[in-house]
Amino acid sequence: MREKRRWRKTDIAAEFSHPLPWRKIEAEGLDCDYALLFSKDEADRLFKQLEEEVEYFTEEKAQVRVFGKLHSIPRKQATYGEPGLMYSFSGVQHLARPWTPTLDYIRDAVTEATGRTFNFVLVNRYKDGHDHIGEHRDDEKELDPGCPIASVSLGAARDFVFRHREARGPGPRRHIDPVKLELAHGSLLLMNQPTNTHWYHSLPARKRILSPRVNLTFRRIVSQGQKEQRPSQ
DNA sequence: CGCACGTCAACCCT
DNA sequence: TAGGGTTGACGTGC
Repeated sequence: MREKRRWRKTDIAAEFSHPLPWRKIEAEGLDCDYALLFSKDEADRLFKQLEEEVEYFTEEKAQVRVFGKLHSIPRKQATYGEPGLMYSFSGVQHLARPWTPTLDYIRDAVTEATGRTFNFVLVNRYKDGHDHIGEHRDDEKELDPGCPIASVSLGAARDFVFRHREARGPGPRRHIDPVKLELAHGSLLLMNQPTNTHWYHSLPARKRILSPRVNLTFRRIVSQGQKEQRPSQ
């Protein structure tokens, strides 16, 4: 999706043999691109491999305190990436495990499709429609602000909802319609700037869904040192 | 350094 | 079953 890039022969071959039809998703301050990245057969294979490879955090590490009470988060999480990378979310620092072969493969496919490189992935596994995630923004300060977040979905298709920050909560300042889409098996959703500063997103519960979904959000993390030297990119 | 602000999931109700 | 309001301790930033 990056316009200015140097073309290599392999890129051109890949581009003409597998042209990805992107669907643009736009609203005030929201800019996303959606495409089917993998065929059903390939997505099936990748999902099965990830189910064998990915090692999720244990329950005690994945607890959150809400209104004084501790709750287990309604999903499983894991982090992978370049050795030594740390990432903090929900108030906990996580050390990235080294890339697995399947995560390697998917990361390269995303790079091929977008012209972007990533050094980290957060894996979220929703075992069925009861598992979900509440409204949030991916606005961690260690993220490279110039790099989109690339979200790959495998397994059960799930609804995905964006809501503008000024149109949520009690007494919303403005009325802005939420943006809803279904994330299909094998799909890729690119969240470009400045989407994550103005819009929250969530994966709401869908109780009729009985099968699991695995979501991979590829990111570019800037280390503190790099950030001080140059604005980067 | 003290205070304002944002966050997270479950429960209840419609 | 979906969606919206309601519940506070704690971390972060100004």
